[in-house]
Amino acid sequence: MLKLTRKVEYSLIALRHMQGKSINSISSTREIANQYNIPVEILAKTLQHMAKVNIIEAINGPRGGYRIKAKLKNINLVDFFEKVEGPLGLSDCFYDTNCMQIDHCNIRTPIQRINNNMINMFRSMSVQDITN
Amino acid sequence: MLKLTRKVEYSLIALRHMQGKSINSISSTREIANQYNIPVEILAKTLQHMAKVNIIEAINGPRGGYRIKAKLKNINLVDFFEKVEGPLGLSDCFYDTNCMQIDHCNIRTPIQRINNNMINMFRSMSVQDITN
DNA sequence: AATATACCCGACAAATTTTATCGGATATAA
DNA sequence: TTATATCCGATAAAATTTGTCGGGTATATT
Repeated sequence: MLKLTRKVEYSLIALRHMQGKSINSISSTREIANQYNIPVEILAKTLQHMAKVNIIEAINGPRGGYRIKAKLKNINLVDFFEKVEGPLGLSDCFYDTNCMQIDHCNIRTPIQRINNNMINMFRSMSVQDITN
Repeated sequence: MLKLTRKVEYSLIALRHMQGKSINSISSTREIANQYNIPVEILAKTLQHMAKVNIIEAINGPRGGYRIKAKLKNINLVDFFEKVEGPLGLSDCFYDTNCMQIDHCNIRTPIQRINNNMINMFRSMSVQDITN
């Protein structure tokens, strides 16, 4: 419960890895996967996805790979989580409507309060706070 | 990602239901399940568990059921989540040791910082903040 | 131009976690 | 005695997460 997914973790590991290198330096999937013991294929997917949402940039061909494209300082953790994993919330009912309890639920409002606290907390941190 | 489990939600729904009734009044599993559209057997398990960890108290026999036993004001959300669901953390590696990355991981410390923020946030709220 | 390397991507499969079901037990009010 | 309620382990189904496979495209290098 309340855990990050590996996809998010792998993304952060990769970003931190890239940020540790000189600007414009390129990191390949294989390089990162080997160094951090991550299954290559999974990491590949993860990086492709990050490229698609413009957090990183892909360079094709031999000696290709990825490098950071976005300003990590300007991406807060809510934006990041949602770009990588989709909508965020303690319960589905905050972004999805087909909950059996929806009409009788007696905790929706209080949980939403907590949810807001959590969201605010994550919004107050940037990706850079992690990758630095 | 970052969602509560139904077990926790059902527990909170039940507690709020009980708290809305006069003190010492008893609620049966069936009553709660019907009112909130929760599968009876699941809710049964959930309530049994809450009874085992002394949050509520079971009364056997016909006209039996449960009533609140603990001071909900004194149970913060971290304690509650851990009593109901087990150990809490953004990553398993904060309470479990067999992570493939453990030796190479470059984000463990920063994630732990966020984890602490989250824990502190939940610790600052009591169950009563939800059930009231 | 050929080749080798690296990204791209959909479909699928395995593993894990969460959610739900079943069967039979014990306790007790009426 | 009976009916109603909790108790509880075992198991099954569903959903989600994690990982695999196969064939594609782009490009630096030779």
